[in-house]
Amino acid sequence: MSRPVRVRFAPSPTGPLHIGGVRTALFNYLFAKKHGGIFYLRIEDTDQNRFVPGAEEYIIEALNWCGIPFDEGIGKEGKYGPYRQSERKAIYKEYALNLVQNGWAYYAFDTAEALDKLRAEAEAEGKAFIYNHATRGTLDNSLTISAEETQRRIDSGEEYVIRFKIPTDETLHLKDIIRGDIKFESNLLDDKVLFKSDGMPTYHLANIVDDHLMETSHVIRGEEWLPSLPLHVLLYRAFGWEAPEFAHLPLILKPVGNGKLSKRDGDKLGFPVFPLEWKNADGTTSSGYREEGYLPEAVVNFLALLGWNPGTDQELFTLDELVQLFDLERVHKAGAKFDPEKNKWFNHQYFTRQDSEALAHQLSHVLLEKGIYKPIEYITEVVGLVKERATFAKELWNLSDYFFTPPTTYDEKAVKNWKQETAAIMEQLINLLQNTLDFSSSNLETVIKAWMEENNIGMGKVMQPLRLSLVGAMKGPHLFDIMAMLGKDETINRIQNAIVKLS
RNA sequence: GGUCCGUUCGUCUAGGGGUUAGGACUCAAGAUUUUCAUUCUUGCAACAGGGGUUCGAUUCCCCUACGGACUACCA
Repeated sequence: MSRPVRVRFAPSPTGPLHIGGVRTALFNYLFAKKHGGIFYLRIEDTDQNRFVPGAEEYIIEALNWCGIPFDEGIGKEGKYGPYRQSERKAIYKEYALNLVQNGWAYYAFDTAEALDKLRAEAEAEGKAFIYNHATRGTLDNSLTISAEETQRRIDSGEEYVIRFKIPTDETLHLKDIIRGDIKFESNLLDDKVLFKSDGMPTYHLANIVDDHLMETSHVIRGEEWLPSLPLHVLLYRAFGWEAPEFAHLPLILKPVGNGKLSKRDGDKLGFPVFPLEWKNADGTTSSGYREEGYLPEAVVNFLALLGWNPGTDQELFTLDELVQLFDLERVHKAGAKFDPEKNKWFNHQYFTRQDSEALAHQLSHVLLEKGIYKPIEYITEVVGLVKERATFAKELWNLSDYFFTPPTTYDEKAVKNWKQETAAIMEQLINLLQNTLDFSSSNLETVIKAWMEENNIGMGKVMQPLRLSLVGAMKGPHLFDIMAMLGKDETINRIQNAIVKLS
C-alpha cells in the first residue's frame, strides 16, 4: 500500500540556501527521481519576522543551478498550491481549531514574559521548565479555566496561542528509514505551540497540514528535526491522517573543530558554504560555488557522497547514475565533516573533462579585457594544452598567458642557468629555426634533437634557456608544442629578446 | 541540566563474528615530463575505552567517554 512518491524541499526564506540545505534538496530530488515521483518546493515563511527579501528567488535559482529543479512549486503551480505558506494562512487555523474541539489541543493565554520567568526560575534551580502534562494544569489555559471564561477572553481580543496536548504515559515507537526504531516517552515531550498569537501557524502545524494536503509520501530532512518527530507523528494521529515515512539526514559539520558547518566557516577557511553568491544585509558578500568557478556537477557529486555512497569504489557519478543508485537505506548515520579539498578535487575531475572550445570561449573574455585578439581555434588549442592543469576556469589565464603575450620578466632561479655560452647556442638555434619550414611540434622535435646531437650540445643547455625565452619560467607543457603554437616568427623573436635581456 | 542521535585511517567512507580491515581526498616517495602541473606507481595512516556473549569480536549486547542536534508564540 505504498503511495506515489511525493517528496518536498521546504526551506525557510531566511537567507541564502546553506550547502547542507542543498544536500537535503539533492537527496529529496534523487529519491523522487529514483522512484518516478515528484519533487516539490514549499516555502515555509510562517515567521514574518525572519523573512528576508530575495531569499526565495535565491533558493529557486540555486536549485536550478545545481541541476535539481523542482517539479512543483512557486512558478510551477500544481493542484496542491499555493506553495508559499504565507499564502495558505487561512487553511491552518481551521485545523488547529479542529484539534481543540477534539481535545488534542487547547488555548493558552500565558504571556511570553510569564513563561520566560518560569523558565528562569526553573533554571536557577538547575531544572528545566516544560509546558507539559505536569505543568499545564497550573498555567493560564483553557484546561484550567471554564469554557465560558475561555470564550470570553478570546472574544475580548486577548492574545492566545493553541498548544498541542501531548498524551501522558505513552512510549512512542517511531521509525526512521535511516536510523531504525527510536523510542520517546511522551511525558518528556512538551506541549508545543501550534498556532501563534499573530494568527500564523508554527512550523509544526503548517508542516504537518501541508505535508498531508500535498500528499507527501516521504519526509527527508535534516537531523535537527529528529527531536520533533514524536510531535509530528502525534499530530498525524490526532488528525487521523496516514503519516509519511521519515528519513533524517546526518548533519554537515565544520571541516576543522567541532560543530555544524556555518556561514562563518566558509569566510574563515576560504571556501563557499553557499551555492550562489549572496549579498548580506551588512553590505558584505558571502561567496558562492557558482561565482568561485565550481561546476554544479562537481558540487552535486561531492554533496551526494557526503553521507551516502553506493557501496562501490566508484566516486564520479552523473546525476542520472546518482538517481539510479540512490538509496536512503545506504545513508550514513553520523555527521560528515565538510572537506573543501576533496570538493576541489571533484571540481578538477569535472573541469578537465570539459570541452576545450567551450572553455576557450570563457578564456576569450579574459583575453578581450586585456586587448588580446586571437582566433578561437588558436585559443581552443591552447586550452587543450593547459586545461588538465587547472581546477577552475579562472586559472586558465595564468596557465597560458605566454601563449598570448611574450614574457616580460624571467624567473630568477631559472636565469641562473643562462650561462656565458648560452647566447651563442641560442643564436645557432635561431639560425636552425629560420631554415626550418615545417614548424610542427613533431618536426621541431626531430630537427632540434638532431642538431643537438650533431653539434654535441647537451639537452639542458638548449631546452632550459629555450623554455625560459619562450615562457619566462620553467613551467608549461611540452616545449615543442609551445613553439608550434607560437609559430616561427614569434619563437625567434622571443629567443632574440631573451638573448638581449639575459646576456 | 533534560531528551534524542551518533562514534572505522587527519577527512569522506566500504566492510562485517575468523579479512594482510578495502577505496578516495590530503600528505610523502618514485616514475614520466631534462620544466612546472597533470598522470601513474608505491607508501604513511583507523575499528573511542571498558565489560560481557562467543572457540573467536572491529562487527552483537551493556556501560563509560566523547561528539552532535534539539530543548522559542524560529524554522
